[in-house]
Amino acid sequence: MCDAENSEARIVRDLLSRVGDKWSLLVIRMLHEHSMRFTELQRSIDGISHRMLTQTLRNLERDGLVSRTSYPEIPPRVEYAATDLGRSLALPVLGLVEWAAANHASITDAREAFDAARD
Amino acid sequence: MCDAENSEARIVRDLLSRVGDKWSLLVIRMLHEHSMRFTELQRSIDGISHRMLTQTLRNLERDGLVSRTSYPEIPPRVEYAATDLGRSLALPVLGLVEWAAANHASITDAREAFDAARD
DNA sequence: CTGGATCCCGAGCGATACTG
DNA sequence: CAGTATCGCTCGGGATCCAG
Repeated sequence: MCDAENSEARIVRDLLSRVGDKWSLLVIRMLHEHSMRFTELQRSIDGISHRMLTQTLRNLERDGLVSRTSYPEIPPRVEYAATDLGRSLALPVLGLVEWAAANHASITDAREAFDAARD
Repeated sequence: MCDAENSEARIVRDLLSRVGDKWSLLVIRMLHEHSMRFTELQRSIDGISHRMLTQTLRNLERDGLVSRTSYPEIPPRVEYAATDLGRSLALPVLGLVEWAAANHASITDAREAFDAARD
């Protein structure tokens, strides 16, 4: 208990290193709705490259947040879905998204005011 | 409204680019408790460098999440505190921290299982 | 004590080309 | 369609030195 602050800090750091990258939360967010195929995801997430989608999905799968189901057909078909763990993560994430939506303007204003004050 | 998904994606991206860096959430987390001085913060946040603390505080101040009060003394004394906006951000952040604390083990286990399966 | 400037390395990520 | 491999660039961020 002497280092409760410290362990919380580690938890935040760990969390960020897992899902704090550029795309993970967006994928979680998309798969929270319903399962999707690879190309479907790529079209849904604006700006993500082929390479990064693959990599992001691998990491999420590795962490048990996303499940991968491939069907041995020609052409190949692979479905990605959020696991229970992934869906449970989506809840607090949505909290952050709501905060961002609500306070987005405040931040922009503050930033402009701050920059304007730099004369 | 035709691109509601898209705008949400932008919001997530914006949020991440603001507070998704290595240290911002930790500083928010510390200042949520009570205001602190520069050196005090540096000691409290394990591993943060002088340079990054300065930079992180500047960005948070710029976005209106943290307030800076300097006292013209010798030696200089500067107090940093979370603004109302900063404190309101801390709430959903704490939700994420709780999730991380609760599911940290699940992720670690999933990761080990995944790696073990790669034979 | 607080804060800025400079140098530099490595991670992250995009582009591209190639496989089954 | 889904996934892998290589290259190269940008930039986050640590170390260090200087200043008020």
